[in-house]
Amino acid sequence: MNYTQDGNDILLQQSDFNLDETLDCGQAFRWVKVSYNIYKGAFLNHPLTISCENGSDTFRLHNTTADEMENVWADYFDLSTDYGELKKRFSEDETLSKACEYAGGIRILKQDKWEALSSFIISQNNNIPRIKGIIGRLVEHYGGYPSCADMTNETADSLAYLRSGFRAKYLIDAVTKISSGEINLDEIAEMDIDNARKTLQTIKGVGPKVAECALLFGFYRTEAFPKDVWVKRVIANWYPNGLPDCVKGVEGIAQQYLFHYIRNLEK
DNA sequence: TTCCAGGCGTATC
DNA sequence: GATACGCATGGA
Repeated sequence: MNYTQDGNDILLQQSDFNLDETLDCGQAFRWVKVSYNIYKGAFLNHPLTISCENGSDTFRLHNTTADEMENVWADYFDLSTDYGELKKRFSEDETLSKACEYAGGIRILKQDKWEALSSFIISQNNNIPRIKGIIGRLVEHYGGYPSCADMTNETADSLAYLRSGFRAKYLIDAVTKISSGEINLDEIAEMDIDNARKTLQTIKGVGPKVAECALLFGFYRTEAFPKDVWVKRVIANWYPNGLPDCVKGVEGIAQQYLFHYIRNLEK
């Protein structure tokens, strides 16, 4: 990791990183593009404005300390993973090679467990602009993304302002099971992947797809492979006989390049 | 207007 | 285990 202090900001030198491709590729829903190459968002209670210096590999993390860079953002932006090396691995496969070439600046964000789980509960049978709308109303209501504990007194009715439809009752079930201790997200983080999947899916509204997304984006289980309608098209088009060996162990990362690629291919 | 969206619960076989 | 259908809402 290569960064310097510049006044109140941190200047980060980072390859394989593009703000649009990472912050607006459907893995996280509350980064707001405030203008060209400038995004505003947060991890837990750490707000951040991040900008890219005219399309270069230099990023400005506004009003950030070296301490926060080391302890929060290095992890969140997954800076210890060599995405250049991953893309080299993926380039063995023709389709993945194209996907990586199309958007080589994708990184997987290591998000908060609860935020990822609740966000992807909201995401089901929904489109990305509307998911952002619902989460935006939640964040505005709470003045930041609410913790599970913050939501213990909510009911499906009290969440009506979200206009999240049938998903509100699923959020309530997740809050209930987690706040009662029936489900412990920290314990899930320690489980083998199949037990983690099974445990998450005891929450109403959490099926195979939402569980995979929570595990990939909230627990950084890179072997998790979410199959939404877009990735199902990817599989039908290019991988009817299964995924190539070069993605083994990092299926989820490959999936994100493919997801972004096919969505933009069909526009 | 109709179709669809980072799916899942439920009923039925 | 597989398949069919309803579900809230609003973007395109």
